[in-house]
Amino acid sequence: MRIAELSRRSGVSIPTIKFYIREGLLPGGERTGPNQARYSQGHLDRLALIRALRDLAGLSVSAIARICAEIDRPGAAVLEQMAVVADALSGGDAAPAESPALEAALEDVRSYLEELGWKVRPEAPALLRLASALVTLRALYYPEMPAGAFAPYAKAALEIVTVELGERGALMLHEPALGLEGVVKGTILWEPVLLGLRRLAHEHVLGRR
Amino acid sequence: MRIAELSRRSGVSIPTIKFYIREGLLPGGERTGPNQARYSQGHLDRLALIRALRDLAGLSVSAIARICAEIDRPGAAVLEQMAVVADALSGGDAAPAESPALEAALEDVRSYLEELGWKVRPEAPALLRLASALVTLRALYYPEMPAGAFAPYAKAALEIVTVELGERGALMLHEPALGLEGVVKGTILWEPVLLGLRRLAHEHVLGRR
DNA sequence: CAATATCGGATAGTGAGACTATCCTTTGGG
DNA sequence: CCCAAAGGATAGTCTCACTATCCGATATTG
Repeated sequence: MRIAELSRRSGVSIPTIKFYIREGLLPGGERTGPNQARYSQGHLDRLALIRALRDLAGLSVSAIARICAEIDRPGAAVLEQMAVVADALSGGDAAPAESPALEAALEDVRSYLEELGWKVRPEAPALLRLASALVTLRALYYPEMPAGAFAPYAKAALEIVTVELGERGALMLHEPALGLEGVVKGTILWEPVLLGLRRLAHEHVLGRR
Repeated sequence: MRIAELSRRSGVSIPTIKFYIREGLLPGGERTGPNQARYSQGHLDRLALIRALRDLAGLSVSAIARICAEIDRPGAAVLEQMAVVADALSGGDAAPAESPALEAALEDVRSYLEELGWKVRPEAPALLRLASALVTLRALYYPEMPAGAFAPYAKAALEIVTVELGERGALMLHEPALGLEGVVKGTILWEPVLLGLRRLAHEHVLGRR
């Protein structure tokens, strides 16, 4: 198909499609001439993924570009790719923002995870996010709040992940053939579901009083 | 204290403080003259809350303004206030975006929750978010995906909320005296904790293979 | 086969959002 | 008394995510 049809079928305007190609979110079409190109089902799928990452997960265009570049990279270690994706998800370009309080919180989070027996990369950006969450919580509640306050959430997270990762290491509902793309979907697309259900559960439980 | 000290102690620049006052996130200082005002600990606390809502939860200034207005409203039914807050959290100004697929998903989500026995407002914005998540999931996986696929997340959410809401209906770590502000903190500030731990759990479990 | 619509690519412009800088008049404390 | 600092108003800046316009080249159609 040509760009007009791609636009019509995906619901994304032509200028925006061109913009996504320029920014590297979408590969260019297969060239059929010096200034003609043909687009395929793959482009439609990619556009759906892009819209999902933007509208549902709220990712920035540059974060999506990083993820797509990794998806398009042919043979690479999946764990390594997952790390790149995870970093992009957490706003990978966020400054380390050196501060004593953050350093202390980071150390507390790390040792709490070690206590749990979780093995994660020491430089995982999610650690930094958790640490800065702890800093904020300490500022708003009380300064000595221990990382152990995370316990109920850690328990729930582990339960969810145990269900998500089935027998063969596939993310929930993900066909292994999809590879990294499946991991991205599995990681990101279910986040709004989890958060939305938590909010509704709040409403439900509070309403019952 | 005067504005310079408020700025120094909160780490927020003076122009930004003025901006927050203009936008209604922060009440003005107590007037001591035609062009002099005094600020208190309450202003410091509010600034900390604003930074938390912005930096941790990623809320827009206008959403924070809506929440702060509700916090400052004196005597109002807490459940009603919670609804306002919940709406602001979910980008309350998001268009309903009429579409057959969304309508169908919304209906599926509603009946699934009824099946679960959860009682929530039919117009809760979290419902709309869940429905649009379902639309996206159906587009990316398979079109017949049932709302029942939410089950593991619903179970986990209910477990978490049961722990969060203690004996007396207080959100975790929240002193009842704090009222709505406590609800806001309890709802929002723990979201990054839950998401971060889920990502780390993914990394941990996948890494063990 | 010529006219007209579309194409791909490059460049520049737009609008929202969140600050940030300047200006001006009015205090307030040493 | 005097000058740094305060408060308020207005306008400017920067980033982000698009969007609009141009251009020469191609494809389609009457």
